[in-house]
Amino acid sequence: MKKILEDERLSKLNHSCAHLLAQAIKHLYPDAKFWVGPVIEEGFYYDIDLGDKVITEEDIPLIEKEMKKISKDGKRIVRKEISKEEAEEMFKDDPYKQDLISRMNEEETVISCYTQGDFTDLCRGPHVETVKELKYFKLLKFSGAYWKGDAKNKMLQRIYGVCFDTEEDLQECLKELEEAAMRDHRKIGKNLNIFMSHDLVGKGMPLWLPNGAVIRKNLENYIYEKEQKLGYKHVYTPCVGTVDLYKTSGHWDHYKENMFPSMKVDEEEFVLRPMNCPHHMLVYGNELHSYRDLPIRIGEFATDFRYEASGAVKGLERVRCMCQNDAHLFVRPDQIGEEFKKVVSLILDVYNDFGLKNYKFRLSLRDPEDKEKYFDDDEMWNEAENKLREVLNEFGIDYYEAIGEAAFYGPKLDVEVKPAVGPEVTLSTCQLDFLLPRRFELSYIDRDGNKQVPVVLHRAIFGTFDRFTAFILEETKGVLPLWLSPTQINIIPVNNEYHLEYCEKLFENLKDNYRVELDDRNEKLGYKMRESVTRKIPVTVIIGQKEVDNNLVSYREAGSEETTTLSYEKFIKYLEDKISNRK
RNA sequence: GCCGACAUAGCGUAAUUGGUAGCGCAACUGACUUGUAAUCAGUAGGUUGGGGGUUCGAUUCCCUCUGUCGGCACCA
Repeated sequence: MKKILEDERLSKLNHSCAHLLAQAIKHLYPDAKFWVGPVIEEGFYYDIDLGDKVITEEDIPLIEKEMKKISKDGKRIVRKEISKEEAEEMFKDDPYKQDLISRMNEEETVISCYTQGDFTDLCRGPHVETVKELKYFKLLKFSGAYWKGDAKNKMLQRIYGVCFDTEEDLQECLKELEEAAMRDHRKIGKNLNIFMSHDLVGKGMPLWLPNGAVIRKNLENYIYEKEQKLGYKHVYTPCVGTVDLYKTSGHWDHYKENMFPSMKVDEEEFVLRPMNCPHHMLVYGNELHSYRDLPIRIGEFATDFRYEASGAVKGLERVRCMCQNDAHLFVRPDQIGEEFKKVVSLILDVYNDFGLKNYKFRLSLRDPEDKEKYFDDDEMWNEAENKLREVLNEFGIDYYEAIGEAAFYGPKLDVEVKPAVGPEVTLSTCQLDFLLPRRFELSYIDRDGNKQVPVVLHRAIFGTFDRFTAFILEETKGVLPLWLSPTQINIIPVNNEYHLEYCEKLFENLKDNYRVELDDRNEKLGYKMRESVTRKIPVTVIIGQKEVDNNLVSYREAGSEETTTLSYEKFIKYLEDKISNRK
């Protein structure tokens, strides 16, 4: 995919195309008012106030047609620099432009507008020379979007599009979008029977089918082993907690709207837990700790419930019932750096095992202006944020900083990935927390016999098993590595009469150590092969006369059309190599 | 939650201005005994997402609920 934002020419082209869209809209709907039309990674969009007119599917081709017409006229795009007064006068009937102009500072910014034929828009540019250059574009989608991105504001209509210099580039882009939709985990999950959902269970409540359960169990075993080796102690804690528990942690104040409503049982109020920190705080507080005992690492594969907005739920990626690969690390202040480093190492190690490359580290910081979300203690925040920066720099990790993305109790390092469809999501996270240990009055006894408050690192490597599974399905297009695949080996006899017996023996030998199937149906080899391929089974074994006579195993790997023939011993070695290398 | 679209058999889909639902795959039965992506024939399978309304008559029009999809907002 061509990176539009990073390409100067494509950025100009797409931004100019946004103006072309606006001009066409103005021709078709003269009352239209325009907010902003920026370039984005996937192309461009424009936010438009069309009054009572609602854009529908049928309008899009009409708008495109008008855009083509304007483009053919080939008007020049002319830049003019104007004073703030001129701008105010020019757009005096446009409340949206007035809003933009009112926030402009003449000393700092040159105010400019661009005119193409009968259309003038306030814009800092730059643009292409003439509208003639805007030939190969497509409007992709449309939807509502809140003015200024604030849900309290009016909803405008947003139209997305993309523009290129050649028809080939445009077609390639459209093809890539199509392919992305094909590897959507919701599609793969349905085709391969990974998970299902049902109205009677509820929105955002996926049911993991046997195939999905195999994947999840293997992920659990994998990360459990890693964590055990790193000194984590795993626990099981309840999926409910009292409202008082969450009042103590502070989550009730911040997130009660996003929890399932509380339920009264006898005289107590319970909620389905949305996260596990409070439970783990109490586990830590269950005994007295010496400074020598720290770090103490408490892990859990914990099922949580969050009342996610109805418009937010998506397949396994954003759900109302999820299982976190959670852990809380209780450390002394002098251990923060080292422990944080270990978490980052684990993340890198795991991503390497899965062959993941498309991810970004985000350092999520507080917004100092947001006094409502973040507790007010500048010193604590600065110390925490600098600590994370320090380690990241020392590690030489490439990251970007994001203001206002921190948790209410502290800054965090997030790993962001881009799903096949939709905006980026967080997979792994590691959060530094000075607050919750205080709220739960946790302590350890230091060298001098004094009580000290530990610092907590919240971390999840997979994030949730749900989201990680979604991502791994999309990254692999459903062709999972042998160790993760629900069915690992599918055995097909060429002829049931002559080769089935040999296949049955092979099946018996493999079945205790591998997830293996034997396809003994009376169907043609081609038919069974096709099914094996579409089911994305990693290893399909074909047994015919040649194999029976010479005591051999022939197999074909998913994604390959080549057949390899080996002795049974070498075949086992091949399987073991693949599994131990997680290929 | 907001804006918009959609919901037909297990899956993928069709049905002209409203006239009681077709097809392919899968399933089942039988024949075929197969060397790397679909053998042939037959059988069965639908309160057209739920509820309500308009109409002589609704998959089709209207209302409502639920779910799904594309975005926005949210995301401990």
